[in-house]
Amino acid sequence: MKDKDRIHHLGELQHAIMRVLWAEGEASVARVQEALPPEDRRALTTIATMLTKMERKGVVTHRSEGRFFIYAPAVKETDVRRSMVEDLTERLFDGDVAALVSHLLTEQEIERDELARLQKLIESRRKGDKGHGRK
Amino acid sequence: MKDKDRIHHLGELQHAIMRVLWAEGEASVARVQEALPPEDRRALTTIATMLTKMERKGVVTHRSEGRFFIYAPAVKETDVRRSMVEDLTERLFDGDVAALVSHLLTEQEIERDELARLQKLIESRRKGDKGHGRK
DNA sequence: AGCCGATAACTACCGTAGTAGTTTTGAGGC
DNA sequence: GCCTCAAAACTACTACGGTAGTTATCGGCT
Repeated sequence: MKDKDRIHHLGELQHAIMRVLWAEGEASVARVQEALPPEDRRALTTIATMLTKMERKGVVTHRSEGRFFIYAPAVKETDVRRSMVEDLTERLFDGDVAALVSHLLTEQEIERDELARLQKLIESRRKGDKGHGRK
Repeated sequence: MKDKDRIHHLGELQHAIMRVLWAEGEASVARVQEALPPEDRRALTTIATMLTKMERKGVVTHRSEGRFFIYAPAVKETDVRRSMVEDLTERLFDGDVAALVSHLLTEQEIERDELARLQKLIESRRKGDKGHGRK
């Protein structure tokens, strides 16, 4: 359970790469490089090295197509999200999810209409809590 | 602005140490060690080394009292929180705070009564948005 | 004054993210 | 069949968090 957690510990570049892979489904090294946002642009070899390391860690896989590799994500975006958010919640708010939400509401900027949307979300969450009722 | 961000990039142990410092106001190395939660307990020298590195990075300061050092936080907890939450929001949700809240609401567990509390919070946020209206 | 023990300083690792150059290799074109 | 060139593999380094032993130091006690 601890190992699984660690797998989702992605650095900045690794995460940027994953985002490409999640968006594209699969991609060659070159494709990854050109799909990266400009600020994350790196040398081809850097991307390749990173992908190798990421494969060793188990977050991506690859298959050979002719002379080059096609990489694909081996972990789901939602899993990474959940794991990272959980981690932060634990470290910053002692695992108190509501405290984090509260922080977001008071310390961060949210659009007026977004608030309305969230309110509706909470509403539906309060009644009929089914669907996500695992555990 | 990029440097400032990096300062708030605390590792697990560093963060645990900061939490002690924030709670106590200031503390000697030994005091930090004994105030750490059991799961973060480390050798005295480890804490000392960490504090040295943290001082070099600017997140803590120290003064000498007799033969030992008293460390104090040099950054505010709220700043670290905001910075880390912002970072996560950026990386996971493209900076969309509402998307993160939405994620928390749907993917994470929140107590029934917490929901009510949050709803009230949003309510007051929607009207009278002053107070936090910087930028 | 000198010793003792606590404390700071120094040193030395490991692991991982990030960065990229250099070398090898293999498939396609000539 | 060989050459070329791109892609993979290999190598090398920096930085930093984490971990802690070893050494130097300094203040208090006898």
